[in-house]
Amino acid sequence: MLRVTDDLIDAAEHFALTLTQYGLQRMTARVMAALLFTQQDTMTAGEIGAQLGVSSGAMSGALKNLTELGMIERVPAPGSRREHFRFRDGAWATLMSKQNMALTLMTEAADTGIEVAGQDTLAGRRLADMRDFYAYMLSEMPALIDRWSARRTGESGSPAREVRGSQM
Amino acid sequence: MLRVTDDLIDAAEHFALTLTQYGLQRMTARVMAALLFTQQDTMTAGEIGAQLGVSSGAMSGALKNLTELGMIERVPAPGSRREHFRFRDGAWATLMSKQNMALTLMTEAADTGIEVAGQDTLAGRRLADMRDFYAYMLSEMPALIDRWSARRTGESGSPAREVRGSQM
DNA sequence: CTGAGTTTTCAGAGATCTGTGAAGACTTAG
DNA sequence: CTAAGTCTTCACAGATCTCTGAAAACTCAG
Repeated sequence: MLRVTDDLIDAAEHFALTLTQYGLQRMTARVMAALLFTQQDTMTAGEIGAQLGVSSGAMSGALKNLTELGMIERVPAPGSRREHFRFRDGAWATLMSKQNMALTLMTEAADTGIEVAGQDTLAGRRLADMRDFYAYMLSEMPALIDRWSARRTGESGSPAREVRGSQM
Repeated sequence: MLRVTDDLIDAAEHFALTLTQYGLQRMTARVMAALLFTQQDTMTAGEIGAQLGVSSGAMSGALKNLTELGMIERVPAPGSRREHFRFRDGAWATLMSKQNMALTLMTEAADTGIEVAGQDTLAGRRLADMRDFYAYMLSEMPALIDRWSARRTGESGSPAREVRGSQM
């Protein structure tokens, strides 16, 4: 029954493929999936590269991306020159927060349009609709995510790993 | 001061460029922006194509996309063989709802992973975190959007255009 | 029913994106 | 301080995506 590992890798690759269709780059998605589905706490760039069968150059870029996105973190490796990476606690909430920046951009784009078009024109009203919607989402989303974070750290469920600060 | 139109087109193109960075295809984004920023109620495929300087083939694909997405709609053109398109009322809420399908996919992917990995393993716990987060978002988002729709149709603000049914 | 006007489809050219592999930079054990 | 191990950068090749242009299909006005 050691095939469990292979099945997991398959599931990870399948998941990565799905993510790809939602805008994430292929390599970034695959690396993220690998770190999400692994049974180890951390993985080195070499391990991931070997598992995915890709070059070190590709790894470097993907790991940088994911780190900047706040999805993974570098873990100091004692007595080893290799860098260890692991999925960050609270990564999903962080990701969702990042995506909220899109809401800001949409709101700003609408405002710009209204200025140019004039408030009381066809385009102006259409853009005002857009602005109102995104302003609403922008005002509600952070609270929604905060409620999640609060509930999560609040419940004394399975403290599998201590919750590290700096959620955002 | 007829340059207003040109400025609007510039603003539209700039907005389209932004959308592109968030996963939308270039042509689709440009067409959507054109219909969003126009001072007319509707535009024909020909008008959009001329404004953007692209072929009819490209238009066809983009318009099909946007229609399926629920962002725009075909408007029956009386006494003309040309199809007229316009931005749909409530398009933004519809778009956001569509994006929620991604939440479902994430939840399902996590469930699959947990099954394969086993609940009480490192990967299993990591995936359970993911599943819980997306299940939470999935349970809250529809209500959030509904609240918006209710508020919007409820307020007797500027009934610029009658609200057409079939929001989703 | 006919045919002009319009939309859709599709093969191929061109543009864009992505990963490789090797060179150089960096880091730290010894 | 040195050198072996590891990471990062980058030019280029291959893969992929996107738009064009023309041909086919469709749709109505007459």
